[in-house]
This record gives sequence, C-alpha cells and structure tokens, in this order.
Amino acid sequence: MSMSSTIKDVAKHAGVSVATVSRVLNNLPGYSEETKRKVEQAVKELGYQPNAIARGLVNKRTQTIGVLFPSVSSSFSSEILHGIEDVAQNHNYSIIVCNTAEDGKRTMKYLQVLREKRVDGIIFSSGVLEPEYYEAVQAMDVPLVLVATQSEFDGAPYVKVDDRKAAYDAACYLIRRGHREIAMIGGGESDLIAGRPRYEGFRQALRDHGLPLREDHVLDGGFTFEGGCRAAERLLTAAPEVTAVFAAGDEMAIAVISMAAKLGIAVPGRLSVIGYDNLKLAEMSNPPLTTVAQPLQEMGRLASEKLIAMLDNGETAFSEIVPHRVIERQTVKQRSL
Amino acid sequence: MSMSSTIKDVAKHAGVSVATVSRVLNNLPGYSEETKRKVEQAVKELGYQPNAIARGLVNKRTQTIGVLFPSVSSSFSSEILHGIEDVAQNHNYSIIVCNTAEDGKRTMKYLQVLREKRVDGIIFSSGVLEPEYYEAVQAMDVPLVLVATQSEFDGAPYVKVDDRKAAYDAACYLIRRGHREIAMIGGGESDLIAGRPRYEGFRQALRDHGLPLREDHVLDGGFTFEGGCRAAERLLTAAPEVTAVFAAGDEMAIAVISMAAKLGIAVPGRLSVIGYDNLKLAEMSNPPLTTVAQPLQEMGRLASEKLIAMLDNGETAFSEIVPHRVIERQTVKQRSL
DNA sequence: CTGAAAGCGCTTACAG
DNA sequence: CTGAAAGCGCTTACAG
Repeated sequence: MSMSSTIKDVAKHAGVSVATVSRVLNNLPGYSEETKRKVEQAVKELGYQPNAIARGLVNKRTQTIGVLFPSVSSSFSSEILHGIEDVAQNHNYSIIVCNTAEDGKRTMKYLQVLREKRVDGIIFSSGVLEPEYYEAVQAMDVPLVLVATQSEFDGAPYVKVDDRKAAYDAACYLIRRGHREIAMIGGGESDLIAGRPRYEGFRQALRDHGLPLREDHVLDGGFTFEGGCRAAERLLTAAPEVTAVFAAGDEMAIAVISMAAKLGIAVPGRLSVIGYDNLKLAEMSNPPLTTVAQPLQEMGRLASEKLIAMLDNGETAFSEIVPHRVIERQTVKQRSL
Repeated sequence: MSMSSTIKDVAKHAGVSVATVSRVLNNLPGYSEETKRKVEQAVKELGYQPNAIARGLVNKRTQTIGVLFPSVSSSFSSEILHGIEDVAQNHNYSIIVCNTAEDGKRTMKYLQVLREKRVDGIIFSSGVLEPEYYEAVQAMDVPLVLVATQSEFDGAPYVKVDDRKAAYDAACYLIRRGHREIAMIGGGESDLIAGRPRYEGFRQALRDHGLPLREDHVLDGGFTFEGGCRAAERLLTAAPEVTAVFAAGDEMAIAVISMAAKLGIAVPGRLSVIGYDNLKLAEMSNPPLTTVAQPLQEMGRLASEKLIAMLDNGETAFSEIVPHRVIERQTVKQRSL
C-alpha cells in the first residue's frame, strides 16, 4: 500500500509550506481562501490523515483518558464505562481501560503505563484510592476524578451517591411497608467505601424507628452472588422471623431470592427483598427486583464531563453527590400492621 | 512540581550521551556495567519516565490496540473485553475501547480516530464488518481480528463459536430430553451473524429428528429482554402445546422465564427453556438457566493473542472456531416419552 | 563501549 | 498571508 502520507507530502502537493498546511488543518488564522482550497484539495487527493502521535508530542496533549476499574466485566463497571466513553467520545477523547483487578501491583503498573503514554487525565472507579495511587497520579501531574468512590485527598473530586443515606432510605422503605424484622446483607464492614456506610445507614434507620437492632440479622455477603447465597442461607434457616431483607447490592439481592426459592420461601409472599444498584439484571430478576438505584451511567457521564472541563477549560471540578431513588418492582410486599 | 525529566536530563546527570541512556533503557547491547549503573542511578534519582509518545513517533509502534464493540455496557461485550484486556496487559499493550453503538457513522469516526492515534491493531467484536469498515482498516494498514463475528474478507481472521452447530446442539438437547413441541426465539433472520445461523441449526435439528417444523413456533426476540418478553408472550398464549423453547440469547431466555412466571406457567414443570451465551446472569436466574455456553472471555483472550502474535512475531493468524457446550442447570425437564 | 547527528511528523514563535 | 527553522523526546544508523 501507499506509505501513509505526511504533512510534508501535502505541503509539496499543494505548493505551500508545512506551516501553512498545519494552519488550515487546525483552523488557525492566516491564509487566503485560495491556499485553503489548495491544501484541502491536496489532503483529499493524498488521503492524508494527521498523525496524532506527532501532534501529541509537541502539544503535550494526547486526547486520551485512562480509566481504572477494579473489574472490567462487572455490570456495575460497564455501566459507568458506558457513560464515560460516551461523553469522552463527544469531546474527542479516547478511553484506555485498565482492569486493576483490585490488585495494588497491577494498579501501580497501570498507572505507570498511563504516565508513559501521557494520558491527559485519569478516572478512578469504585475502589479505594490508596495513598500510593494518589501520589502516583500527583507525580504525573494530570487531573483525577473519582467515580462511585471517594477520598479525602485534595484534588480528587468524586461523583457518587450518598451510600449511607441510600441504605437508610432502603430500610425506611421496608419499614414503611410494615416490616419490623428486617435483616441486611452487606458488603462487609471492612469496606469503607461501599460496605460500612450502608450498614450504618441501615442501623440508623432501625434506630430512628425504634426497632430493635439484632446483630445476627446483619450479615456479610461480600458483594458477590455466591457470598450472598451463603449469607442468605444462613439467615433464612436461622431467623425465620425476618420478613424482609435489604441486600446492599443487586447480585446479593438476587442471591437472596434464589436461596429463598430453594428453601421454599415465597418472595415477596413470605419474604420481601430490596436490592441496591439497579443493575440491568434487577429488572430481569424473577420476580423483578425492587432496588435503590444508583444512576451509574449518569455518574460515568458526570465524571467524564468534570474531567474534560478541567482539561479543556481549566475549570476546577467539585465533588458531587448524585441522587439515588428506590425503584419499586415486585419483591417487596406491603404488610398489614 | 518538577517538570517531568527527559532522556536528556538523565544523560546529563549520568554524564553520558542520550544514545547511551537509550541503549540501557532498552536493554540493547553496547555499554559497560559501570555506565549502566550510572544511568540507572540517574534514572532513579530523577524519577525519569520514558515518554511513550516520543518513542511511538520514531518506532511507529504505540503498543495500543483499538477494540470496537456494538455496545460497551452489555454483559456479552464486557466478558470479551475482559479477556482481551487481560492478555493485552500481559503483553504490554493498552486497550482503547470504542462503542460503535452499531452505528455506521460512529464506527467510521472511531476508525478514523484509531488511525490518527496510530493504534497497532484492531479487534472488531460481534457485529457485521461492513465493507466500508474493512476498507478503512485496510487503509490504515494494521492487522485486524474479529471476535464473536466473522466475515469473508481476507486478512480478517475471526474467533467464534459455530453458531449453527451450537443451536443445533441446543435443540438436540431438548429433543433428547423428550421434547417434541419445541419453539425458538431468535435474534431475527436478517442478522446474518448471530441470527440466521442459529435458526438454521435449530431447524436442521428438528428435521434430522423427524419433528415437524412449525414456523409459528419460530419467533424474533431481537436479542433483547424486552423483545424476548414480547415474543414469549405471543408464543405462550398462542401455542400452549409447546413444552420447550430454545432462546438464542440468555436475556431472551430469562425473558421467557419471566413471562412464564407472569402467566402462571411453571418452569421447568410445564415449560423447559434453554438459553444461549452463558452470561453471568444465567446462573443467577431463578431457576438457574440451562444454556449453551460460548467461552466469551476465552474468545477475547484468543483474539487478543492472535493479534499480538501478528504484531510481535509477525505470525499470520488463522480463524478459529471455539467449542461451545451446554451447561445443565435447572430449566429443562426430562419428559417421559 | 560510546557519542554526534539525523530523523520520526507535527506545531509555533519569529520574521517578513 | 506565508515560510524557514527550532523543537517536542525519543531511536538508530554511522563513525570512531
């Protein structure tokens, strides 16, 4: 094939200098209509494509953003990615996806790669931003935005839901529906981002409604379907008095439903369940899952917009708490009091 | 912050030439242990990070791969992406994700961006490779690998399952389990990649077993949950005689289950269903979904490996049909004959 | 074993 | 309105 042509070829072909070609290509001022025409003609005839790498070298801008996910195949991450990618693409940025697998070594290696590749900015999704990570991005001197997580570091604005409040609302929803013996399956107290705060919100709701807090009704499902199954089995066999459970993640909620079915417990007939996230599988659940929704795609969009505003307009970004809301479907029953 | 240092700074600091620094950085021959030590020392002291953009400009290699998906938030795509990303990362390649949204304009625009950014290769996932797309990547002169799709173009090796055979096997499975009145909900005859072939396999299986082919038992669910619901509703209300349905996609299979539940039809008691794909939601289904599995993550890995073998070793890649298999869970019942 | 120099394909003062 | 030249940060013959 024809060797891909360069700006030099275009200049020669059009009978002008490379400087002039560069100007018309970049819509800078300083050339006649006539030269513009000649250049555009030459570009077309040669099928010229600018080399973004060369451009990046001089501009020190690559028009690419690095995005770090703890897992790239989860429905949770892909929704966020979708939002990020969409606005990025509209603003002429490309996305490099990085799967950290929640592994420190891998994360640091990726940060290194992103640095060498000179990405313009970084989005860090849903994990804890270790000091080590933070320092690494500080060192690369590019803006950082967090999504579905938060941190106390300066210059690390985040966009997320108020987890505590969302969990609080989930519990209140159950209480309003007449439930008194409510259990919770969460992601583990040691997870300070998505674990602990939801337990706290849950406990607070019970307290505020004068309901007794039974710690044996508060379990850890580790945010996975399997963990949710184990926790649900333990709960449902040991505590027949509970009429409702709040699972702080849809996969765990689905696990509760599955386990209930296996144990012959009707949902929502004998057991109500409310989830968290509103993943796509929530509406595909059988019965369809009532859950508190995080606007994941929108969160991705916002994070992307904030980062790009910093990049393109030098704006400073502020953290943003996005609204959650409970989506009523068919897994919660109204109990007569 | 300190301006990020360059190879020149390192050279000066170590008291050698940039050529020498480049050599030790790239493990080329030609320097004493002593200089190597000095250079490494300087690198460390300055916190030097090579600039991959500059390197890319001269090497004409960016160590990045562009991956095109029709949808980036589907469970299907994310599994493939996961596999691709994993092997890419192990071979020092980064992934730029592109969401084509199955839109021609968007796809072409992305191809253009990938060209300007000088990606080393392209993976095209699960859609039809239009001639226009093919020509665009031909013009960029980089290797291309297809995954979960195929095409007749030269130099477009693919890795996929044998859709026709997989559908054939799904139907056979149902037949072996004693079913005679079998329906199918597919993705539409006009989809030549994942639609038509599966209908063909299905029909062939019935024919080979001397079962009558009722075209009113063959519907189009468009590969979506909603489409699956509509098709299932139509089918289940109009054809009470069917005892089993093959849904050529897990989401549609789940839709059948949901619709059956809504209609008071027990699964698998009165209706058996087998899906296709083995997405994560298949095991979370209630009851757990029997389905024919495509090894999506592995397919992504293979595609990535093939592309990288072409890139790094100049190997030529061949198309590969990967094995499918039916995963038995709990939605198909054995009927006594 | 080592360095000076050209070159990758652009952009951007600077001078006219 | 236009061009010559320097420079972005590397790699790679070439010469020694």
